[in-house]
Amino acid sequence: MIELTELERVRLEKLNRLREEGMEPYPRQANRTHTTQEAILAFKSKAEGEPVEATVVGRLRSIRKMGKTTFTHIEDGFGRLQLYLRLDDLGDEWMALFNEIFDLGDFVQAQGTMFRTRTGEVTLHVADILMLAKALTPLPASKEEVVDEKRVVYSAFADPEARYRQRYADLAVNPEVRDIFRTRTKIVRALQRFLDDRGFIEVETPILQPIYGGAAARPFTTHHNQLHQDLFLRISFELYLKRLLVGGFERVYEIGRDFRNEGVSFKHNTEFTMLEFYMAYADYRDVMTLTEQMVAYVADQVLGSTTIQYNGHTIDLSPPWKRLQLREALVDKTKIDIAKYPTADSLRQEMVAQGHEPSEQSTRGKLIESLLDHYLEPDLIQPTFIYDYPRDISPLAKSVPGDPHTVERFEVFVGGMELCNAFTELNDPLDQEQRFQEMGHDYAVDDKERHPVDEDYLRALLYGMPPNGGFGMGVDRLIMLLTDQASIREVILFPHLRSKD
RNA sequence: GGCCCGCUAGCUCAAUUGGCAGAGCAACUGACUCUUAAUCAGUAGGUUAAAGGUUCGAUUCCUUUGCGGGUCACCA
Repeated sequence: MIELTELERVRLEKLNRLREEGMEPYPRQANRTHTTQEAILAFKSKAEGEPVEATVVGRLRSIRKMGKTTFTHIEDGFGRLQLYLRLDDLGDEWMALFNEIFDLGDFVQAQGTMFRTRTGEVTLHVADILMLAKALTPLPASKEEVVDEKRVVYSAFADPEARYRQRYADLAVNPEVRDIFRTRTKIVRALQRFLDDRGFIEVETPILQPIYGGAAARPFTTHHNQLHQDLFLRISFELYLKRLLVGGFERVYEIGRDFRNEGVSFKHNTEFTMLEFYMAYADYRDVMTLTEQMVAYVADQVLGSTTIQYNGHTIDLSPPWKRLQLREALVDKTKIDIAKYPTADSLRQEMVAQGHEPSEQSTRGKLIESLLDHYLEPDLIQPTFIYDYPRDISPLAKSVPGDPHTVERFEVFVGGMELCNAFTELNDPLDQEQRFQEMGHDYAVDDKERHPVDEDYLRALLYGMPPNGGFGMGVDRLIMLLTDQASIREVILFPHLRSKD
């Protein structure tokens, strides 16, 4: 049995008293005629004086006892409604029962007539009220008032750890948190609508994969008992979605969960939502155009504007977005022209000469990526395409014609954060096999240190894959941007936390 | 994983140089028949995250551990 606090024991006694009075604290049915909003609208749409009867349900969020009358607010999934209880209407016994047994947080059902109070608030004059579900644990206390139509909250439930661990309580007392997740759903729907309208079909590919790939990350490992097979939780959908292009689908996308066994931060959660799409007969420039249209469309559909506020910045998402070649952007910012340094050693020497401290083991591509991360990313507030990336960190992207070190790849940065990653997909099976080898992949699957080659993916390419542009986006990060949240944990309902014990 | 910061009543927060652990809300008792952060009077509520150390005395100083936040690193 859960150990109860003193406050909870008080409520448990009330629950027992309710049963003694012959009332079930957890009845199996409610009988609602109006939501809170419907009741208010029904009253407002009738001529003043014409009676509107309603039975509403919801959770008690405020109680103001005044002796022989009591005012409370209930909250349902649509809004709030004030209830007015009077001794004259309910009688001594019921009035006492309500005052003594009903607490903040309880779910109730109230039946009565709508009216307007002297202060103008549309209110239910209660004839009958009953318990729908007794709350034994009090909700985290907070008080609020409405000043100039705005909700002002006092002593809000704010401790991030408690809020994430008990998200149910967070949602119950912080309506703006509920709003974030309503917006989240709208954003995902808008992404789907945008792609659906352009002939993409949404598909579902395996989460449990015998070989993981498509991204640079360590996977979670699991095991299928009957098949005696190790499996990995996917780190990307890429290799499966591109198999579908081999199969004849021209435009596919998937929105789903990826799992990466890496560090967590304000923009990384161990499991996160990814959107990937693949578009036959398109290249990365076509994908850039589609990307800026898609993000602007979603912002407009969800927020009614393509201008957003994020982290104190005003960000304009309307197309076209700035397009900067990675090499030029780096020359501009660091005075280092990566084209002049085709090897890791020469580039590292130049970085040292310019006062940087590159790590010793890095490949050329990783050195360039570190320059990007440190000198470009933090300042890229307005949406920007950075394009043409080092080949050695982009094993699935097609080379830029005439430039063996560079591939047709772009990333999008907004608000100082990477949002998207896309490229002209490599569809040459022999080149692809060579890239896998260069990346340190190996045909020996039992070597834990090396990523095994996905031979089946190569087999698919041998059948022929149409030229295509592919795209990946961190959906949680898009939601951060559109809801102005500084942490990914604020846009994921149940972010991963370490266990308490 | 490194470094920095935090953890005090159900919630939000105080506590002087190391000197009796406090407030508001919530709870409980009472008053109050149009209130809305209702108001007024009173009561109760604590292993100060945990363990250890220094000290006459530790919420405060030190060590270790746990959890969280930030930051850096890692992230073919």
